[in-house]
Amino acid sequence: MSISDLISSIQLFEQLPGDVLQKLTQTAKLQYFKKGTLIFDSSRSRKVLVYIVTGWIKLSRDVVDGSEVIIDVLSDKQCIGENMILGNEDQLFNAAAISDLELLSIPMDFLRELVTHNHQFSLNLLKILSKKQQKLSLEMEHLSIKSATQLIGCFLLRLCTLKKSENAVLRFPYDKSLLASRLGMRAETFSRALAKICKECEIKTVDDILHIRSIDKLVEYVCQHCSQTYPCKEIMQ
Amino acid sequence: MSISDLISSIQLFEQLPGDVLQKLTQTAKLQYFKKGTLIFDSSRSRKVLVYIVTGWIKLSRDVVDGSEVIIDVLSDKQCIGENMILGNEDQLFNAAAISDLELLSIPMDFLRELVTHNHQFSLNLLKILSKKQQKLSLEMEHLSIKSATQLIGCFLLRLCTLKKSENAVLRFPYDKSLLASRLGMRAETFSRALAKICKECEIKTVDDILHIRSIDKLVEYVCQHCSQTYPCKEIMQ
DNA sequence: CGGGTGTTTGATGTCATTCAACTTACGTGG
DNA sequence: CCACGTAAGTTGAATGACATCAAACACCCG
Repeated sequence: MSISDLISSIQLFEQLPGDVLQKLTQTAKLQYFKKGTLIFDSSRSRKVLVYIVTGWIKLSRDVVDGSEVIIDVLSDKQCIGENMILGNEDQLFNAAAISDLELLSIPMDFLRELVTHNHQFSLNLLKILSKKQQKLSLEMEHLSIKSATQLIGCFLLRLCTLKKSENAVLRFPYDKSLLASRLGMRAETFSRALAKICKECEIKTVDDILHIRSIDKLVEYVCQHCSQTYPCKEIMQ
Repeated sequence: MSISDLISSIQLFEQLPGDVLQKLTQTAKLQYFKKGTLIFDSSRSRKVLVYIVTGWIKLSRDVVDGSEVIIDVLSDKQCIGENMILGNEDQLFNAAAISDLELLSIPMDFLRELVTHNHQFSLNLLKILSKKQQKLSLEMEHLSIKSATQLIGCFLLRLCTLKKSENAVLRFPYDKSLLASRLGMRAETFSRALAKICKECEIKTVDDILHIRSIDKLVEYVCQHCSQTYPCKEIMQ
């Protein structure tokens, strides 16, 4: 797929005039990263917007005490840094490849310029930011009312709707330990909680492959403690 | 203060042309609510944007199991519902007055129309959404790495920077029990955690008045487990 | 004065973290 | 090809944090 094709397929750039798309195509760079490499650290997080073509990226922030917090884990067709285009000065973050990765990198300066002059682009951006905010807000709710076991179940449910797999066979898209931090818990807690939900909801696991027999049981176990009802209308991802 | 003056003082409407401001003035309604009354429920949360002139509002969502989650507690000069203007379909919420309240209510339809035609307005909205997202993202981080005691301390610190009170005497702006839910904990936990942080950081309390002797101690206790450093550059509020 | 609400306190239970030991899988170098 | 080291994952026991349930208290307002 050419850069030009990629650019036109990105939601953020929908309905933009041809000359803008062309300039974007010229400015964007296709890049490749090996699993485990750093894409950028916080000092550069304001400089580029990244669009993931294929692969997985983890976003994290450094904590004063020396540890790190996982903010998000993203994959195909998602953008990183939209909220850096306007207004965001402080909230920096690191991005690292957790799988082999193909991405499009677009200088933030160009987009800052674009948003002030192109109304359509600002509308696209607004739509995406609104959606992200929804997602964040729901995740916060989850953190405060769901147990570790339910958080994992909720993740599995979203994985189901994402893959739309009928038979409900799926696999963890990345390391369990990373998923644990993503969900705000320790790896040990994750391990135990996963075992628990598997037992309670008729799920079989072999390594990182999951066999969900009854989505209903999972929904019943997970979605009681939530303001949304399954399936969560693609709010996630 | 007249509606016209209010409208021009709102950040969301900065630098808008005179005729737009005038239409806004005609469309907006000044309303008053008594403490404890419902401003709108989730079915109406997509219909109006609310600007708080004076008072406190709590936003909440209903949970499937019958309980409610507090999403946010807001006061003077803040808007509610910006992310309903574009894109947000599902994530509804209730708003209730937790103090006597004076607010400006603006029909969402008007703003949806405005954002598609007025570029400046879309830029204003973008700035505000970016900031809100920052705030949310930071709060999520807090929920996953801070203890109940630290969450309270963090709230107190933000209260300090907000009031800019030199002597560090301040009072809880609303009920402790509400603040507890806002921070995602039980009232009992809040009470114990507050006692703990007071003991550890030389804070005296009389009813809802707080005497903070040493901000430094508080910062040391709270801000180790955070990606931001004090003072958090007005990210909060 | 009496009843409601908000707050505190105590006893107890549940859940998650911590620390440690151990297994498994994978890759490297001898 | 095997020995070894490393990292991820699991498991157990002990600790700590928060929730829960129950009771008591303070305060305000009718």
